[in-house]
Amino acid sequence: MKVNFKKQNRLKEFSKDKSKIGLKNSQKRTLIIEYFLHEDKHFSVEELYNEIKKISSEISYSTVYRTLKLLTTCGLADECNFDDGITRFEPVHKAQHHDHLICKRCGKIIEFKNNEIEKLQQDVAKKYKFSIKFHRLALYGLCSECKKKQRGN
Amino acid sequence: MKVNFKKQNRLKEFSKDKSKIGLKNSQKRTLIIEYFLHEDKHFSVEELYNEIKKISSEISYSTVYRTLKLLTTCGLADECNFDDGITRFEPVHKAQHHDHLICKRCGKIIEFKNNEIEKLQQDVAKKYKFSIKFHRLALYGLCSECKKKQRGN
DNA sequence: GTGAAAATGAAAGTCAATTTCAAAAAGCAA
DNA sequence: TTGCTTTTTGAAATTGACTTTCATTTTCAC
Ligand SMILES: [Mn+2]
Ligand SMILES: [Mn+2]
Ligand SMILES: [Zn+2]
Ligand SMILES: [Zn+2]
Repeated sequence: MKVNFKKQNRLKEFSKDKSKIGLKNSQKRTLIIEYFLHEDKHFSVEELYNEIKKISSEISYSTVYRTLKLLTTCGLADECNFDDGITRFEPVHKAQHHDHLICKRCGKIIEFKNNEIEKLQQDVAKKYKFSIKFHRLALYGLCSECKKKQRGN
Repeated sequence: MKVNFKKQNRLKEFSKDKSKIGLKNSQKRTLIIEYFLHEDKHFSVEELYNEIKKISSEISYSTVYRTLKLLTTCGLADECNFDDGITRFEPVHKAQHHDHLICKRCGKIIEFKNNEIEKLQQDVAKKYKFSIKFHRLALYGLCSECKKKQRGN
């Protein structure tokens, strides 16, 4: 595998994390983390496991699972739910919080950030004297490509 | 159980539904539907099952489950996911679509509708040439009452 | 190297959701 | 009402994603 070394700083960040107290440097975990951060996609455990198996047949589902959970604990990954019963993980990149458009036909995931929406959410919260800790906004439908294909049917 | 007969029109609506072709009029299903529509809450199968058991010990979890799924198919109920791994069902009432504030401490669910947010979602979709079929917006945090209690700790 | 502690993999366990299937209920027609 | 067919029901089994267990392997400080 080719590792994007621009992402290596993320690993260093991980190494410095307080959660790392008591952790050892395992080759397998490092490989999983590098691959995950480099690909920068929305991976289910299964998907990441299958991709990594291609480049290294020596890694188990359990290890991939535990590594993704660990990254989540350390704040380097986020769990996503897209209403299909599968938990996906995405790297937390510097480009902060964002929400998602999910194509129900091809599965494509588009990220977006809309500050006006975020602001209006706060207005809603204020109205109900509610403190928002986090939120989930997902827009489901058809991406542009799938719309074209649909018309062709 | 006291049935709110103002809601009976909903049942008639159900009876007319095309999906009802081939369905028989079962007393148990009717009881479940009446209770569900009358209470107008966000029920998990387990919760609805437990409440109905109190008034009629003769109904099984399976039947409650199947009835809620049937209502969903008929468009009289919606499934909700509030990030706790439990599917909840809510009646689809005339007061159309809405989104939710969910208190992570006491579980309270507040419904809200914000047309500006809905509008901005369409703007986002347009930007990506995406057709939104439906969306989910959930704001998680602390309700006003729980905020007070938290300070008291 | 040696030993303690952490990581790993395979298998087992968990739990909500879903399906199976034999028995009961509904409903139609004689 | 009775007989017959279809739908509904309940208990139990199954599914599937996720999570934990535990014996073995790896890491790493000494
Ligand atoms: Mn994302
Ligand atoms: Mn609601
Ligand atoms: Zn698509
Ligand atoms: Zn609360």
